[in-house]
Amino acid sequence: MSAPFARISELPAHAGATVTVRGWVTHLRSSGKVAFVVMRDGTGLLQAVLVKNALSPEAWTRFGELTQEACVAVTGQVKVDARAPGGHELGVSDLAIIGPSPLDYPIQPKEHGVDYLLDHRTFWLRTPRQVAIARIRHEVEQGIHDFFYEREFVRVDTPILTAAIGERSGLFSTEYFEEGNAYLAQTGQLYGEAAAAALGKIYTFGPTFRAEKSKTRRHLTEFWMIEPEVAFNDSAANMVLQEEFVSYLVQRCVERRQAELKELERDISKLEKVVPPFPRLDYTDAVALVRSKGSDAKWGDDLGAEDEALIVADYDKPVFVFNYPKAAKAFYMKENPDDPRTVLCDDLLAPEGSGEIIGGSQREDDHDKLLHRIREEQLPEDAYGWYLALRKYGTFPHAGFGLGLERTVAWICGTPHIRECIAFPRMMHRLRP
RNA sequence: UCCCGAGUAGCUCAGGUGGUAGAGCAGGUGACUGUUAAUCACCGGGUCGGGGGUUCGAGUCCCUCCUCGGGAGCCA
Repeated sequence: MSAPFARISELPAHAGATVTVRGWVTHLRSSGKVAFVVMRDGTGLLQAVLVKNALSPEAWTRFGELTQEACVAVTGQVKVDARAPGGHELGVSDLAIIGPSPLDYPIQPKEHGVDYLLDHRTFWLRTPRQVAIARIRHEVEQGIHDFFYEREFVRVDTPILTAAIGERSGLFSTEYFEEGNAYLAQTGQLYGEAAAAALGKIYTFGPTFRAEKSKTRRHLTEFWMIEPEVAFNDSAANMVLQEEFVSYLVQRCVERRQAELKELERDISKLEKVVPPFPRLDYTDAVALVRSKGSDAKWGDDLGAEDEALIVADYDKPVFVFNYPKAAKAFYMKENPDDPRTVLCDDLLAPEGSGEIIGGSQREDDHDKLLHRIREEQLPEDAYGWYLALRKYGTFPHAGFGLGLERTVAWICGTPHIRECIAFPRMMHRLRP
């Protein structure tokens, strides 16, 4: 076998030539003396055609030994043929098995339950839909880096092992030498604030961990979060950054990932509408809106999932809800000078039931007010010493937000559950594979 | 933690009022020179999630436990 190697996506450029394609068998069909091998190499699908009379008896015998997911090298002439998926196929002259696959491959070309598929996630990843999601996630990640690089943000990597600091929800803990317990980070934000005073504009990009016993399609125990922090931004500027950021990511996928969105049967016209400005709804107005629609939400409560759905239903873009009551939000958010019952913050709710993809705020930069809030929430004061000290030595107005990567990818892909949007999801009942 | 729902062949599921289990796909054998999750014929395949109870008899009714899914809460 001396033909040059080619990847499936490159085949149109090799029309008429003889090449060798390496990949994995996805379907086998035979009509006695003509057989079809559909294979995948990560760049696309290819139908290889085997005609018994045109092959050596040895090669024809090897076809008989092929199984689903066997890894093969197929040599043949590239032909244009409208009957083949992709418009071209390979007229096979030789066939070699690189890695055989037993008959009990767990994923069949048919419907499976999600739980079963997750048990076999390593193989589920090989299917077209999962490949499309992985490529879109990659596009979003690269888009995040490009967006911030172009705006001269500096990426700062914050610790995953931390002392008790962060938010109130559940913590994963582990032993840490003689220091007692360490906790897996729930956010890099507090460190990001410190870095913003050094670098001006920063963002973090990393995994975060929540030991919440959440069992919903919007929750993972390990997820990836992007947290920009900008010195001298106020809450209004923070929201402008958010809408520019989210719009950029969506439009980038629309422009560069047409094939993947098509594979996912995503309605691209809905994504095309995601351009600034996004609607902005004051919390108080949001409560009035959902009450007019029958909700029994009361001023002072955080908005529930049903309330969020009622709000989003009126728009075809993500919607900001801003300035929530202080008691419903985290201690580090800055008190609203125009209404001290509230804080300068926002949630960004994605359309089509995807829920909250961003939570952001201007940070409390007054040392005494922050200390008061830490005591009010009965947080371990000594653990926040370095964080409070940022307000002592050259305190500065600043704001930032956290974008949930899997929720964003799920929304762009139109997947109902975010567990498909990360290669190996970690959930309450799933630690393997 | 709470509220729903599910657990039957390798996979996806069906099994009115209780009577010792079925289909499709997958697998095996064979046929077929253009298939698109090919088609056709034949074949093998089950501790009905575990335990207990009612009954002559339980996949089916009752109790209990386990596992999983969805939702709530919390959040991204």
